[in-house]
Amino acid sequence: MPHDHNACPDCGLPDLAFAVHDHAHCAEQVLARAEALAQDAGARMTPVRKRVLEILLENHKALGAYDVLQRLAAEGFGNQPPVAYRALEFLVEHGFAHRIRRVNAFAACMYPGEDHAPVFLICKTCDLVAEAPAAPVRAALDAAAQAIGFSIERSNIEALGQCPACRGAA
Amino acid sequence: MPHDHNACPDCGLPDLAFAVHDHAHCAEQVLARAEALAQDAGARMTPVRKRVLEILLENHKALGAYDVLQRLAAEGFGNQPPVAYRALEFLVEHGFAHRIRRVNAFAACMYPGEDHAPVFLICKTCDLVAEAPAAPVRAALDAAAQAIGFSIERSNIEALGQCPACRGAA
DNA sequence: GCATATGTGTTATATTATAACTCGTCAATA
DNA sequence: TATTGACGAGTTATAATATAACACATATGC
Ligand SMILES: [Zn+2]
Ligand SMILES: [Zn+2]
Ligand SMILES: [Zn+2]
Ligand SMILES: [Zn+2]
Repeated sequence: MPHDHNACPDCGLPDLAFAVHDHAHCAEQVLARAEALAQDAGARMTPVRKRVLEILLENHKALGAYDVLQRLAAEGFGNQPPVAYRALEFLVEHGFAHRIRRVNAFAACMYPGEDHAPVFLICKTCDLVAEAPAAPVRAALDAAAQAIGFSIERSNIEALGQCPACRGAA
Repeated sequence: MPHDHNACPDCGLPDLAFAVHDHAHCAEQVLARAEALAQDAGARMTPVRKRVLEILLENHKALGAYDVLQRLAAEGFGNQPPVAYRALEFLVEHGFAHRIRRVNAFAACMYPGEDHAPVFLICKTCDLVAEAPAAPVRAALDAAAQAIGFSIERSNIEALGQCPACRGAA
């Protein structure tokens, strides 16, 4: 296997957003794992929180807080910004979602519980966001920081460009 | 020399924001280089634009657009957001400043004209932002993207943490 | 059950960013 | 010389993103 993530052992599907895959399965697995992790951590995966994660998991795009809010409101949850922001904050804090600063948006984490520091590849054409294995990038970044005595606490590594499919179409 | 940037040949000072250095000299050199590059490119370094760059160059911190605007307004320039945003946009487009998305702010580029894709190290304690050499990080990122057929157009690599000085103090 | 912590919903407001129109300057043209 | 067109700067207005602070309910731990 050419990756270091937990691809689904059942189906062996590729684990990257850009690849064609059975996304329903993909989403279901991630949601289940997140719920289990929340339980283990004593964190409460309440209805709003779970629903927000489900919404993010609908596809591999990043959603703005207000997009999420609109969905929540339509489903009878609160319709004010804090409702969405708080749920998103919870998901990010617990590693169930990532914040993609380049586009002021949030995406479900596809590898919850794996303590990864991912790179995000954002297709500017189809808006898909892939969370790519980043160990070598992180290592290089850590080395650069260490060389000047800087200690990194959090980092974000994001790239904008075109995914294989969209590049092929152009 | 342990770096791949144009340190000043006159003074041989370290080229990183966190190091103690003659910053007046540092800023003056960068400003001069930027003005020369603008001229070469047929771009007009107008009074507002130059002033914004000078303001960013006052220290190695990143400034928000509204911080810049406040300074401009106090000096008799326009006092509406587009005045600041347009000057900042010009500087970023021409490689004279960088946008640091993690903190919604802008910092002068310390290596204008060098076609670098830097890493930003942001000290959460003193707010200083260092623009570190990033060739290895970029290489790792390019490799990760290439592995899945993604073509990168722009990327941002930012890390939040503590600089050597602030870490020493804690 | 009771006390407490936590989560949700609300109002209000802060912060960041852009659209669209106007005017002045300057330089190339007719 | 008058005209035009490009550009930059200033303005008004508004959009988009994000948080503070309070009221109330519900879950949790005792
Ligand atoms: Zn999927
Ligand atoms: Zn695409
Ligand atoms: Zn300096
Ligand atoms: Zn510091």
